[in-house]
Amino acid sequence: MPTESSRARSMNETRDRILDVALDVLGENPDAGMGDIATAAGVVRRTVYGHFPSRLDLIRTLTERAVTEVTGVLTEVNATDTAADAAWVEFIARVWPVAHRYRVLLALRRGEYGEAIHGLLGPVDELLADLVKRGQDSDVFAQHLPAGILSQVAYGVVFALADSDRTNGTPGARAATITSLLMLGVPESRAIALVGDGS
Amino acid sequence: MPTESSRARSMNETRDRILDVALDVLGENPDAGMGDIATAAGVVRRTVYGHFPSRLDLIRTLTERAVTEVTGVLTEVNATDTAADAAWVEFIARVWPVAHRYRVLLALRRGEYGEAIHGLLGPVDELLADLVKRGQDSDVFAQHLPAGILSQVAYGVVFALADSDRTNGTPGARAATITSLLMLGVPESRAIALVGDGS
DNA sequence: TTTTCGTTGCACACCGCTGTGCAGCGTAGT
DNA sequence: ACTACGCTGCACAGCGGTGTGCAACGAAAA
Repeated sequence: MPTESSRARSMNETRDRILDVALDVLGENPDAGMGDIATAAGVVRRTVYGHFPSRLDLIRTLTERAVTEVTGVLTEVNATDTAADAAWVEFIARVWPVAHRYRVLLALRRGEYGEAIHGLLGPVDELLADLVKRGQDSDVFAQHLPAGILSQVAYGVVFALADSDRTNGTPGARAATITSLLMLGVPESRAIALVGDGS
Repeated sequence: MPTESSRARSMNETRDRILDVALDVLGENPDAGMGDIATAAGVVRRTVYGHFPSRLDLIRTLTERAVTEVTGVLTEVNATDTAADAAWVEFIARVWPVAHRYRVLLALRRGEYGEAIHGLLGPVDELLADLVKRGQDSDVFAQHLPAGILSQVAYGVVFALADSDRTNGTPGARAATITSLLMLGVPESRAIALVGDGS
C-alpha cells in the first residue's frame, strides 16, 4: 500500500517546493543558478543536488510536468466534436494559467537545454498541429502557413502575451485569445463572438 | 578630406568583418563567446578585444547598426500618406532581410544585455507603435490590444518567422507578412490583396 | 536507545568565459 | 633605414556556476 512514512512525506514536500519555487525563480530569470533556486526554496544548494543530480534533471522534471498538464487539456479539448476554432478558444482558456506558470520553458528552448526540452515537448507540438490541421481542413483556419508552423507561432504568441502579463497587466487572456484567433485566420467578428463580447 | 590610409582601411575591414561574422555566429548561437567570433572571423581573440573593449561594446555596436537600418526604413515608410496596412506591408518587405540578419538581437533581449539592447531599440519601438496607432485610429487595424503591445507582438512574429526561415525554409516573407496583417486585424481578403496573390 | 537518513555547512576541483599584459612580428607610413 | 602600429600568441587573474565529498546535526524509525 502507498502509505508514506513521515520522512518520505516531508521529503516529497521539499522536493515539490523546490520544483514550484524553481518555476517562479526561473520564470523571473531563466539564467538563475541552482543556488538562487535553493535559497528561494529555503534550502541549501547541496540539498537541491540531493533531489536532482544535475540542473538538467531539474529542467527535465519541470518540462515533464508541463507536458503532462498541457497534453491533458489538449487531448480533452481535441476529443470534442466542436468546431476547431471553438476548441482552440477552450484550449487557450484552460491552458492560460498553465502557460503562465511554465512560461520559462519557452525562454529555455533556446540555448543549452533547448534540445532536451524540445524533445519532451514533441507530443504537445503534435497535438497542437493536429488541432490546427483540423481547422484548416474544415476551412475554419487559414492556410497561409503549414499547420506545424502556424500552430507553433500561434501558441508562441499566447505564451508571449502570458509572459508580458507579468510585467504589464494590460492584455489578459481574452486579448491573447483574440490575437491568436486572428492569426489563425478567423475573422474578427467570429473571434469576438467566440470569446464573448466582454460583457 | 576623409582619405583613409591603407592601414586605416585594413583596420576598418577587419573591424567590419568581425561585426559581420559576429552577426552570423551569434545568430547561430546567441551564447557564442568572443573566442568563437574571433575564430570565425579569422582573427585571434585578443584582436577582437582590440576593437571592442568588452563583449557589451560589440553587442551595442551591432544593435546600433540595426537601429540605424530599421529606423531608416521605418521613417521613410511612415512618412508616406498611404494607408497604415499598406505601409506595414511595405515596411515588412523592406525590413525582412534586415530582420533576418539581426534576428539574434531578439534572442539577446532576454538576459544580461537585455537592458542595453532594449534602451537602444527604444526609437524603433516608438516608430512601430506610431504606425500601428495610426492604423488603429483609422480603423484599419483592430484594437483588441494597445498599440504598444500589438506592434511588439506583430513584429515579434515577423522576426520569429524570419528566424525559422533559417532552419525551415518554408514560410518566407509573404507568409510572414500575411500572418502579421491578420493579427493586426486586417481581414484575410484584404491582406492577400495587399501582398499580391502570389502570381 | 540505537540506527537511519534527510539536511546542513563547509570544503574542493573543474570548467568556460571575460578581460588584461606583454613581447614579438610584419608591414605600411615617414 | 627607422618608426608606428595592428595583429599575434601566450600567459595570467578573476569570476561565477556546476557538481562532489564529507563530517556533523537532528529528528523520525527500528
